[in-house]
Amino acid sequence: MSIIRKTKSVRLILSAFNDNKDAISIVELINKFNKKMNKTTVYRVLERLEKSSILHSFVGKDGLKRYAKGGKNSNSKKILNSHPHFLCEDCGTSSCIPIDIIIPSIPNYTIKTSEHLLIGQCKNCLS
Amino acid sequence: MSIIRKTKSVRLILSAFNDNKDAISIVELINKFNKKMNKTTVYRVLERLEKSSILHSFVGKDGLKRYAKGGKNSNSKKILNSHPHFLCEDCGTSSCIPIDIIIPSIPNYTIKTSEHLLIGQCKNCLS
DNA sequence: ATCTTATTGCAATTTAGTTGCATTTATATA
DNA sequence: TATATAAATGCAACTAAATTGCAATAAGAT
Ligand SMILES: [Mn+2]
Ligand SMILES: [Mn+2]
Ligand SMILES: [Zn+2]
Ligand SMILES: [Zn+2]
Repeated sequence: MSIIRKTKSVRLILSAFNDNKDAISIVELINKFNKKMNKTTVYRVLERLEKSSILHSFVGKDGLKRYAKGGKNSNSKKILNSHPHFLCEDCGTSSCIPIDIIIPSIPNYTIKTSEHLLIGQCKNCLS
Repeated sequence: MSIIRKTKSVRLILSAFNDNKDAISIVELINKFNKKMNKTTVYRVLERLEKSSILHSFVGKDGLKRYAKGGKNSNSKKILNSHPHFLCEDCGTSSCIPIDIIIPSIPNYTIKTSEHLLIGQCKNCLS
């Protein structure tokens, strides 16, 4: 189940992530590859790469889905220690922040995953 | 600027939040009031109530915007200590979690706000 | 080389959210 | 209370992200 084939589309999309250490929104990828593949293919390739733990995703404050390199739970053990994502208000770029955020357990709730979005200015935009 | 009038629409929407301590998505509100007001009005009333710090909003993992009672920075002082939101995978309900999440400062980034989404099962769905 | 089925392209569709403009209505003030 | 004025609303058209169904293509196993 969920065998991933190394198609031309898969290779192209992976190359975009190798060139760029930041997170990339689906819309950016659709535009970037609008001559190379259909937008539906972009959605489906990203979906497969996420299932295969090659990429992980998060949703920005704008509601747009973004992807970045690596599986979601790199440091397995504690599921709750997921890393936050930074989103620059000025230039729109986003990136993974390699720290752990600890969530205390909350009575009456079972927490399986968490998403943390940090919003502000990146180094480039701090003029 | 941004005077808020107590219109019928405003009262109706506020009543929905008084009946329900959970967060409510815009889509739910549009459906709930589809006989009482236009969807555009729902968007605009919510926008005003948020600006007036009567409601605050966050975006779920599904990309849908949700609103809940109260202003964003109830406990002003530290902007970075914003409360997380819980989202139940099973029943879809979401709610404010009244705890503070502390974000350590990160070199090269200026963080102004943060969003924390906790995903799992709520008490009702833990059968 | 052939077969199987995962993957892709394409067009149509769904859905959330936005915009412009004419009309209505809350509320200040005379 | 009557009037003025600007806020708020309804409506229809629109934008943009994401999804779906299906026929055609291509990766990779045999
Ligand atoms: Mn990440
Ligand atoms: Mn809240
Ligand atoms: Zn920036
Ligand atoms: Zn639940």
